[in-house]
Amino acid sequence: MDFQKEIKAHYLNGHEKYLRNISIDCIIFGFHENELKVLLLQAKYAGQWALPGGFIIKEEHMDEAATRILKQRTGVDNIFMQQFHVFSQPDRSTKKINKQFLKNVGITLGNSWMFERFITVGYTAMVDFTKVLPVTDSYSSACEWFNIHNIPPLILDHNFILEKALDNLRMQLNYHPVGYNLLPEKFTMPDLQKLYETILDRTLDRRNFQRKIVGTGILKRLNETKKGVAHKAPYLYKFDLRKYQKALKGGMGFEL
Amino acid sequence: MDFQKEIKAHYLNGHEKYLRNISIDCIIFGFHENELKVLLLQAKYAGQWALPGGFIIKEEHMDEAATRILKQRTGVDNIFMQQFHVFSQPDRSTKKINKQFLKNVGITLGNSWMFERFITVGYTAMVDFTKVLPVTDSYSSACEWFNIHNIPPLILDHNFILEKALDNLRMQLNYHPVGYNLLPEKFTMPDLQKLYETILDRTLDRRNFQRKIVGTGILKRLNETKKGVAHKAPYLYKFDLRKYQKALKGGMGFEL
DNA sequence: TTACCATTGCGTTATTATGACACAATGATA
DNA sequence: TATCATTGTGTCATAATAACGCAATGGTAA
Repeated sequence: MDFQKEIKAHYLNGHEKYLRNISIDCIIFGFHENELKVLLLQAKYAGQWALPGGFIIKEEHMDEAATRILKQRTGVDNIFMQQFHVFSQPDRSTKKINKQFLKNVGITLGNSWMFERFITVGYTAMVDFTKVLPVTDSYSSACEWFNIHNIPPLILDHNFILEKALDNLRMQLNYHPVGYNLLPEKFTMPDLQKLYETILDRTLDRRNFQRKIVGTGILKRLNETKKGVAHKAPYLYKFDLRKYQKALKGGMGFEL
Repeated sequence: MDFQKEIKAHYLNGHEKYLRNISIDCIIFGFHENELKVLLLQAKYAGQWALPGGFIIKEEHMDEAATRILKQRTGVDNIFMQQFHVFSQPDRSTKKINKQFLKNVGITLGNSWMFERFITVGYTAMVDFTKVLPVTDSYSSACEWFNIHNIPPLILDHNFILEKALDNLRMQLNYHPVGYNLLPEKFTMPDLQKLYETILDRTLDRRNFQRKIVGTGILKRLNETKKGVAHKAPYLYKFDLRKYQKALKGGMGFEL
């Protein structure tokens, strides 16, 4: 069977292609129906869910590796990813998991670079939920969005990594704009506020929120209103990409 | 010669002890005579200066590795170190440098794990300049403090890493207290202000600075004044360690 | 057709944080 | 004993923030 061959080759010779002892795990955030979501994979023959992860090719920048891994494993393309933390518990051994996996697949191996200890670099990204059609690669049997408040037990320390990624996201919220990759092109002020409230996990004053966000100048209000709502129709907004990018780099000193 | 033997063993068998393709570089900040300083090493047989660096033992947490490396290479002990960024340019090849080094030492080697590509994790720490007596290990011929504004050309991308560490330090300054490890136990308000001014590279209003710092509650004023000054003697302060630690974790929303 | 009502847009006010500056007190030095 | 650089404390105008008011909108239900 082709799959078996592929796996065996990866375990036997992968170290000729990839750097050793170091891996990447991706935390992909999405926003849909007022819920913050994360993209998870279910590894074949394992049952447990995991963050999309992979390895760094020997000639590749780590950032490139992160985007490549994301593309390969979930089909999500053209995403700006950012490293946020390195996880290096010595007991985060993949050996047990890999042995079990191989057993389930029906492969016996004495030794492999995959049995060694891995240090992993956490990367985060935000994507437009509506534009993502999760696909699975040959290593996964499922790829799904999970509500941040309803995460299943993950392999290794992936639950911990996810928590850290959330902390990081909340920290960044005060100094960098959020939303360009999480919301559709046109959105309303309540949409944007819901996004912030969901990430911060608390309510914000509607009027003060608007004043501050508008004050940063990252928004452009359109001469359109949302249609088909059973009350006063809110304006639609777009991000002013120039100012948005500027705020991403320079920060915007901004207290919610 | 013993040194040659040691080096050869490291190049031939180091990969049995250490993780591959991954290293650590330490940026050690100190403060003395109103200057922000960094600890640098001069590698033997190389001439060029470098950040103190090393590798991760297979059973070791990366944070432990960082403190161990610092202790081994500079004699500085008991320091809280923090990762701040991973550097992964594919062209940061140590091969050339290592080949040259071995040549100078008088060793010829065909292959070594040390010739491979390394991704490096940057760690920062702050130490009490007065309590540090830099020592050199067998790999270094010198260990010295350099003024941040007068850094020599360093090996590889170490100048770049140092710049990033400085950026990181300045960023953190607004949300985390600084000084506990950089100043002696007792210090004056002007001392602390000078530290902040040096890091931020700009002047601050004396009175506003005092108001804000005192406002955070991380200081305890002693019933002592500084002796032997040719003008009004300033009070001495200590850090309130409990509140200091709390501010380290929780942040303190604070604008200079 | 019309009253209803959840929601929006735009505003006010009180409170707090910040930046810029004034002035008297200190204590070694001349 | 006068000098003077420096410190401790305080004031004031301005900006930022939190809390809240009210009329306008536009589909829904009577």
